[in-house]
Amino acid sequence: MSPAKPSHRRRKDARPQELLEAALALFVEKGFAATRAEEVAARAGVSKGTLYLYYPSKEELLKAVISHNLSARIAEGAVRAADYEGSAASLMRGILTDWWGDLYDSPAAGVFKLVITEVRNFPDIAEYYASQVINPAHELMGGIVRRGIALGEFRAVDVDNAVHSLVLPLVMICLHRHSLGACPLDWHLDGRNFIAQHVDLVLQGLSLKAPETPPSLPTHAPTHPSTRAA
Amino acid sequence: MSPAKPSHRRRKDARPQELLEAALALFVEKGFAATRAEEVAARAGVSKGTLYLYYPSKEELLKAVISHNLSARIAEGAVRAADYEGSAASLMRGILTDWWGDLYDSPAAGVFKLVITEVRNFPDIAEYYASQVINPAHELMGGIVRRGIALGEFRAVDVDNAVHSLVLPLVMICLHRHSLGACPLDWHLDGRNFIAQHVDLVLQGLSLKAPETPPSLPTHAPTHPSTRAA
Amino acid sequence: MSPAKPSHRRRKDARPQELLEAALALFVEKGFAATRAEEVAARAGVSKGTLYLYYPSKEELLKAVISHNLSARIAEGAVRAADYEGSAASLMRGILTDWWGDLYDSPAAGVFKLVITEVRNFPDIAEYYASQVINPAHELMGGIVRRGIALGEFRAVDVDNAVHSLVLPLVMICLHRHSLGACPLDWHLDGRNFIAQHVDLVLQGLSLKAPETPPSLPTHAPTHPSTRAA
Amino acid sequence: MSPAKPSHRRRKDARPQELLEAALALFVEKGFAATRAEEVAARAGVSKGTLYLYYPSKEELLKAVISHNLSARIAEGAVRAADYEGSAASLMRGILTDWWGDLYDSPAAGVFKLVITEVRNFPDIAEYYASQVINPAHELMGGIVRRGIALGEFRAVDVDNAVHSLVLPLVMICLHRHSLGACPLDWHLDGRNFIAQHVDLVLQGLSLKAPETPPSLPTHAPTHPSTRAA
DNA sequence: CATGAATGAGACTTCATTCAT
DNA sequence: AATGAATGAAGTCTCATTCAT
Repeated sequence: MSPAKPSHRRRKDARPQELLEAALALFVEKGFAATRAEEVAARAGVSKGTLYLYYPSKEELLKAVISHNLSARIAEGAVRAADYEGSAASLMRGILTDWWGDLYDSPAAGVFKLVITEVRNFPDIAEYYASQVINPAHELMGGIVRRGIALGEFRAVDVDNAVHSLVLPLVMICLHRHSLGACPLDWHLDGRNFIAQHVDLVLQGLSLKAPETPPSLPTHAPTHPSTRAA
Repeated sequence: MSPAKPSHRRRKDARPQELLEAALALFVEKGFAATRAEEVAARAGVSKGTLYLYYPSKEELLKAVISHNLSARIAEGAVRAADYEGSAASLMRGILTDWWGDLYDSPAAGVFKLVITEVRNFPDIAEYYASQVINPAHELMGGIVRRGIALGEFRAVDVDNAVHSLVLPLVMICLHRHSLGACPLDWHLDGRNFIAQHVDLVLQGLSLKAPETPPSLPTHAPTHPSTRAA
Repeated sequence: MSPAKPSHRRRKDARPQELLEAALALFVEKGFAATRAEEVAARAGVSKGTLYLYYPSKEELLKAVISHNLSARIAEGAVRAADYEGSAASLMRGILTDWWGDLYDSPAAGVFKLVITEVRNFPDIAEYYASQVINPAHELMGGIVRRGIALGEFRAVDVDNAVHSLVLPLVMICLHRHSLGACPLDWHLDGRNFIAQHVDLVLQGLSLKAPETPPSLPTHAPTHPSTRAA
Repeated sequence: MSPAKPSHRRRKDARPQELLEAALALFVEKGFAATRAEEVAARAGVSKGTLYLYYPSKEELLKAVISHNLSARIAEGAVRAADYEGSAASLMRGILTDWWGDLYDSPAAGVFKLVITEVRNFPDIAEYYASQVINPAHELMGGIVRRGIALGEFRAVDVDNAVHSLVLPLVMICLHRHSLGACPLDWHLDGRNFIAQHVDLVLQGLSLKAPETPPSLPTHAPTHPSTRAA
C-alpha cells in the first residue's frame, strides 16, 4: 500500500537496468578498462558482489550496455520513416532533427564513444554493432535519399557517401559531448542548433535548385569565437 | 671511441621517436589503460626499463604522443592557406582533399581516437588540444569560409557550423579507420573517395549558384551495399 | 494443521541426514575448501539458507560429516569380535572381508580421504578421530592378533606392526576408490578381491606353518595388466 | 669471490626450485585450495608477483610440483633392480627398505597426499600419475615377484595383488606422516621400523617355506599402546 | 645506457554468511 | 521453516614502476 520501501522483489527487477545505467555512464566517462567494477556497483547503489549476481563479468556487462541502448531506438526511426508521406527533404530533416536530437541529449549517445573505444578489444561488438545498428540505420537514410533522387528532388549523387555526409557529423557531436565537450573549456557546442543547420546545408547541397535569395541570416549570434567543436 | 658505429648512436637518438610511434599505435588500437608499458617497449624493440629512461611514466608518454603528432601538421596547413590566391571553394577543396587525405592515411589520424578516448581521464589534454589543435584549425577553416562569403562565393551561413559540417565527417572517418574500420567486417569505407564527394556536396550547399545540370554521375560504383561507415 | 502431510514432516526430519550425505559426497570428491556451501545445499535439494538452519557453518558441517559416519560402524565390529569363538585367523578373515568389504562399498569409505585431507586444517578432528576410530579399531585388531599368538596360531610378531600390515592396505583402497579410482583410466582395482587375497597373504605370513603345497592358483585371471592401484 | 650475496642471476636460476619446495610443503600441509599463492611466495622468500614470473597460475604450479617430485626417483629404483643379482626376496627387501625408506623421510613423500587429494579436481594429474608413477613402479615390483615365483622362491600368488599388499601400506604411511602423523597426538608411527617388519611379514607370506622356529622376537619394545597409525 | 628480475598496490571475481521476506 | 538477494572479506592474478647488475 505504501508507495515507499521498494520490496525485495521490486529491487531485484530493477537492478539490471540500474546497473546498466551506471555502467553506461562510467564506461563512457572513463573508458571500460579504467572503470572498476566496484565503481559501477557503487553508482548503482549496490555492493560489488551484487553486480556479479546480474552479470557474470565486467565484459558481459559491457556487451549488455551496448546492446541494451540500441535495441529500442533503432526500430522507432524506421517506423517513422515508413509512415511518412511528405518530401524526402522534410522527412530527412524531421528524422535527423527530432530523432537524432533526442538521442544526442540522452545517455545512449555515449554508446558511440563506447563502441569506437572498445570495438577493437572486443571483436564480438563489431559484428553486433554493424548488423544491428549501422546497417539498419544506413538503410533507412539511404532509402530516403534514393527516394529523393527518384522523385527528382535530389541530385543523383552517390547515396552512401551522401548518407555519410549527413550522419557522420551527428555521430561526431555525440562523441564530442562525452569527450572534449564534457571538459571545462571556455566554449561549447550547441548540438541541436548545429544539427538543424547542418541538415539544411547538406540538403541544400543535394538539392537541384539554387538557394533562395537572399539567404536567411543565421539563427544565432554569428561567428562568435566560442562556438567550435572537436 | 671511434666516431663511427653510427647504428648504435643513431638508435639512441631515434629511441624517443620509435617509442612514440609504438605507443601511438598501441594506445590507438587498445586504449591507454589496456596497453601495457611493456608492450610499448617491445614494439619499439627495447626493454621495459628503457622506456622509463625516456619517459618518466606511462601517462607522460601519452601526453608526448598526443602533442608530438600534432605540432608539425597544423602549421603546414596554415602556410598553404596563407599563400593561396584562388577561390575559397578551391582552396577549401584543396586543403581538405590533400592535407586531410594525407592525415587520414597517416598514423597521426589515430590521435583523434586517442584524444576522444582519454581526455576525460587526463584533463591536461583537453586544454592543450583545444588551444593547439582545434582553435588553430578552426580559425583556418573559418577564415576561408568567411573569405568565400565576403567575396560573394558562399551564402552567408553560420561560419562555425559550416566549418563543423565540413570537418566533423573527416574527423569521423579518421576515428572509424582506427575502430570499426579496423575490424574484419564485410564492408569498408573508401576514405579519400568520401572526402572528395563530401567536400563537393557541402561546398555545393554553401554555393549561391544552382548545381550544373545534368548533375554528374557519381565517380565510383553507385550505391554498392558494402560502403557505409560510422 | 492435520497431523498428516507426512511428506513434509518427514522431509524436515530427514534434512540433517540428507545434508550430511550431500556434504560427504562433495567434500570427498572435491575437498572441503573447494566445495561451496551452495553446492551442498543444492545436492540435498534445499536452498543455501536452509543449510545454515541446520549447521552453523561449513566447518561444523564438516565435523558433523566425519563423526556421523563413524559412530555406528565401529561398535558393530567390536560386538562381532567379542562373540566369536573360532580361530584368530578365521575371525580376522571374517572381519576384514565382511566388515571392511561393506565399508569399502559404502559412502562412508570416503571419510578416510576426508580425514587425511583435512586433519591438519582442523586439529579438532585429529583427536576425535584418533580416540573414536583408530584406537578402538586398532585395539580390536590387536586383540585378535594377540589371541592368535597366545594360542600358538601366529608367530610372536610385533602386534602393532602386524595390525598395520593387515589394515593399512584396506584403508588405502578406500582412499583409492575416491581419488584415482574415480578417474577415467583404463584400469581399475577390484577391492573385494584384493581384500581376500591380502588377508590370506598376511595371515600366511603370520602363520607358524608352511603353506599348503601345491599352492592354490590365484582366484582370478593371473597378472592381468589392468589391475593395479595407488 | 665472496661466497655470499647470490648474484641476480644465481637467484633467478634457483627460484623455480625454491618455489616448488615451498609449494610442496604448503600444498601438502593445507591442501591446494586452502593455500594462498602469497603464502607460497612468502615461504620461498619472494613476493606474490615473483611467483607468477615463474608459474603462470596456481594450478600450473601444482602440476609442476607433482611432476618435479617424481621424475628422478622413479628411474633410480629401476636401475637398482636391473643390476641386482641376489634372490627376489632380498632385492625386494632392499628396495622397499632403502628406496622407500628414503622417500618416506623426504618431502617428496607428500606428493602422495597431494595426488590423492587433488586428482579429482585436476584430471590431467590422473593420467600423468598413472603412466609416470604407478605403472613403472608397479611393473618394477611385479617383475621381482614374478622372478621369485619363477625361481621357486615364492608361491604362485596373484602378482598384482601381492604387489599391492607390499606397497600400499608404504604409500599409506607416507600419507599418514603428512596428515594425522603431523598432528600433536600422544603416539606416533616409526615408519622405517614398520617398513622392515611389514616387508618381512609379507615376504614370509609369499615364501614356500615355513618360518624359522622359534620365531625371532620383535625388534623393538613389544606392543606398546603408543604405536599405531591411520 | 640498457636490461629484466622483483615488487606490491590494486583489479576482478568468488563465496561463506546474513537477513528481509 | 525456507528462500535467495545482498554483502564484503579474501583470493587470484596483473602490471606500472624500481633498481641491481
